Amino acid sequence: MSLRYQAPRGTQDILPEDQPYWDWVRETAARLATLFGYGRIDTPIFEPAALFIRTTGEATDIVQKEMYVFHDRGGQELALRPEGTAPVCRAYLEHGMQARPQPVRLWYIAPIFRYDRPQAGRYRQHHQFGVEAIGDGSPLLDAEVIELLWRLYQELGLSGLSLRLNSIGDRNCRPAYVQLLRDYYRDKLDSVCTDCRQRYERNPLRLLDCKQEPCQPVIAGAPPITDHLCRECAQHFSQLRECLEGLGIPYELEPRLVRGFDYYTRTVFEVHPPVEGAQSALGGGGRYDGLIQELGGPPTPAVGFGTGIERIILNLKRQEALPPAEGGLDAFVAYQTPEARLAALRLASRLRREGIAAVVATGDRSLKAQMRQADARGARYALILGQRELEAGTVTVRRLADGQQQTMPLDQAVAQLRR
RNA sequence: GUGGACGUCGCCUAGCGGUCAAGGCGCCAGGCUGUGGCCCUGGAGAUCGCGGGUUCGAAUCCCGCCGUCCACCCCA
Repeated sequence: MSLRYQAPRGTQDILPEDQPYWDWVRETAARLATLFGYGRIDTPIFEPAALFIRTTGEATDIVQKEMYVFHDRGGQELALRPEGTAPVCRAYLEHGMQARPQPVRLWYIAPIFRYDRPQAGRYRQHHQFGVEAIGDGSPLLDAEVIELLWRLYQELGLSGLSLRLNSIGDRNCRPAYVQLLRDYYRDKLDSVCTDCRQRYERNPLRLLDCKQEPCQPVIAGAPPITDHLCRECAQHFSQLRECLEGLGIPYELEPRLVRGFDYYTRTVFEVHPPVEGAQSALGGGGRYDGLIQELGGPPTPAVGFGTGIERIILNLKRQEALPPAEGGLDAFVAYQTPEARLAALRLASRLRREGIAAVVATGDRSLKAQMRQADARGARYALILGQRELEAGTVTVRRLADGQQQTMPLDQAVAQLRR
């Protein structure tokens, strides 16, 4: 098929038949966020590019090759939002939310843009549900957001998920660890992949995350970061683990887990579905105690997560989890003669005013064709207006499921459908 | 950004150098001139992703582009 226009690469139309999944995920997310005491926030689709460059990190892939950056007519450098946390933090400061009771708990569902190479479950425009709890450094909050994320997947019926957890330290202890890691790698650079040689220079923590075969023995021998946390970070981590155990949330320690944003401190986590793929993470997040300060605010600890709606739906479909059945069509109004056309239109209109989902047949087709349509549209009832009904002021109400039908006055028909 | 597979009516698929590109689903109509789901019959619907090349001749071979998918990179 050759079309003059098609949706841009990596974007998609969400058709009516998929909307029940979207509604289901969005409604569940909104309900849980509210249940956990979070308030909704919406931020602009674009922000100053510098906001993301500054917070996500100059050297990260997101900034280096995935951001949609453009200049507006006034010459401002803007970027389509490549992640959800920085804009929420910007809004926190812009609206003086330090003055609210801390922590401030916020959630969002928003489109996210990254210039990636598309694959199943990976898009250039995707949507994330995320929460941010800002203004409190307690490990209880880390546990809270993880519980919220975990609950979301549970309520949707996803099974076999694994929660992976790590701590990557903070500004006190991480630099020393990075130095240790560098020292360890220095004389092994010949035996690791070319990517890792670059990571060694640019982003040493990512060395631990390499999947190349030759690098595995080197990674296995590397010092785990959790052995080199400072006292405060180690305590935070162990308290978080106690919380998760107390909440009955199963997790796996993943000492190699690091994330692609520079702003994370201490806690990082990801949730993966049972079938592994290259881009399988359903959601992830962590603590970012330095981010607000980086944006010019006071030192303010915070923690949050983001989870991809498209990936959730992909996994719901893989696990054959069906969204709750939707309302559907109550009535299909058919008419037999052109004289009844207006009466049919008015009947459909009246039904809708009564809250009954109704459509009217169009095109003066044969009754047979109209009945076929009623069936194909999945209507519960076909309402038939013919010459006889028109003259008598009645309508024939046919229940499509079993073919039972009865001719009755209009008022009675409306009352019956209203049920 | 790197490597690979694939792209035929709305959907799924056959055809893989030589008549008007075939079938199934779906759609429309008829068989049943006031009635659906099953069945039967017919119809509409395809510049064979786009552009170029090779050839007497290309959906079929070659190249480029676009798109989808897979593995990297990275991430949701």
